[in-house]
Amino acid sequence: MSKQLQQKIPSTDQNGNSVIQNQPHNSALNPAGLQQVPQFVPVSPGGGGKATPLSKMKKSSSDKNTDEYRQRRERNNLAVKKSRMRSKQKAQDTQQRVDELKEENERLEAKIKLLSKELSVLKDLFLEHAHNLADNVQPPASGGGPGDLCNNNNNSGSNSSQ
Amino acid sequence: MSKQLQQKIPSTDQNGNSVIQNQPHNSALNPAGLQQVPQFVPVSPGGGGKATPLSKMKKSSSDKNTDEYRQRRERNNLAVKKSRMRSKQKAQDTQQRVDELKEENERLEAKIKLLSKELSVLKDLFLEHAHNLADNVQPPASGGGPGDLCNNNNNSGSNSSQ
DNA sequence: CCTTATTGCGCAATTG
DNA sequence: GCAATTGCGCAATAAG
Repeated sequence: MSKQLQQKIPSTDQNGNSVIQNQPHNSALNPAGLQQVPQFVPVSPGGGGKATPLSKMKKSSSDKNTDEYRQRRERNNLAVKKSRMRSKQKAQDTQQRVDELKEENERLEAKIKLLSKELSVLKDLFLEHAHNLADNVQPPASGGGPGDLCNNNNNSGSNSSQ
Repeated sequence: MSKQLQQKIPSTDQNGNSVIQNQPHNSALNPAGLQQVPQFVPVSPGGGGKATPLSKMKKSSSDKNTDEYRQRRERNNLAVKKSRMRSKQKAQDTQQRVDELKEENERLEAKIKLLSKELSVLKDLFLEHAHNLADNVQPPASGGGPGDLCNNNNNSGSNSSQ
């Protein structure tokens, strides 16, 4: 997202040069009657050209207080406001997402715990059954797989560790 | 943290009143030779001496271009920068957290899948074994709990769904 | 009461 | 050329 070589520029000067803002556009301004600067604008030196004189100089030097200028400013201010609103909203959404994910995480962990427990119970039953068989009957060389089953605890034993 | 009742205030006016900034402190300013305002300060309001009229008027109304003022501004600017930096960092961290949580979520889900599969396998084996027993020997009214076991599938059957 | 931290806002430069 | 971003400073307020 953009670079930020603004600092690099030595002309770090965009201070309160605006000086004024007047203009009929705005509404409630200067509640305390602040001192306004008497627009010191070199009234159209060139010839009153307004927007982009094809080959003339810059549009007179009326960079300020021009209707054009004010309009652009206002538009930009609006855009800025919009952008900031979005940015803020995005941050908020992200935070919310974190919360949601945390919640889901807890749910998942709970489920894992449950499954692990179930597995453990089942295995115990297996063992118990095997013992019962050994006590009551003689193992007829069962080519089953109980031995494999007992080793089937991949990670159910080391629960909640990872 | 804080509220934001700034909008509520009708005096939505903190426009470019700064007008100037001069002061020897700063370096490159006014590249285009802007008009400076001759501090037009309402010298000492009507009746009320406010800040330190007792001893002397000191800076009294010299709100601008005062050394004091500039210093405070600079300090605030610094604070603002710091605050914004922090804010940005926090947002970044939050985003990172989202990523981490997402990753962990995936891990957990994978684990759930695995456990579910294991459970399923074990249960199948159980069933198979039970069938074998039924086929080869007559059930001697074993006071076990196999019946309960077969119904033990709480949610392992609905695997990978949630 | 003073200092720092936050926040909204406008400006200007840059980016897309 | 215009809207969107971004860095920055200012002023009002909140927080300490």
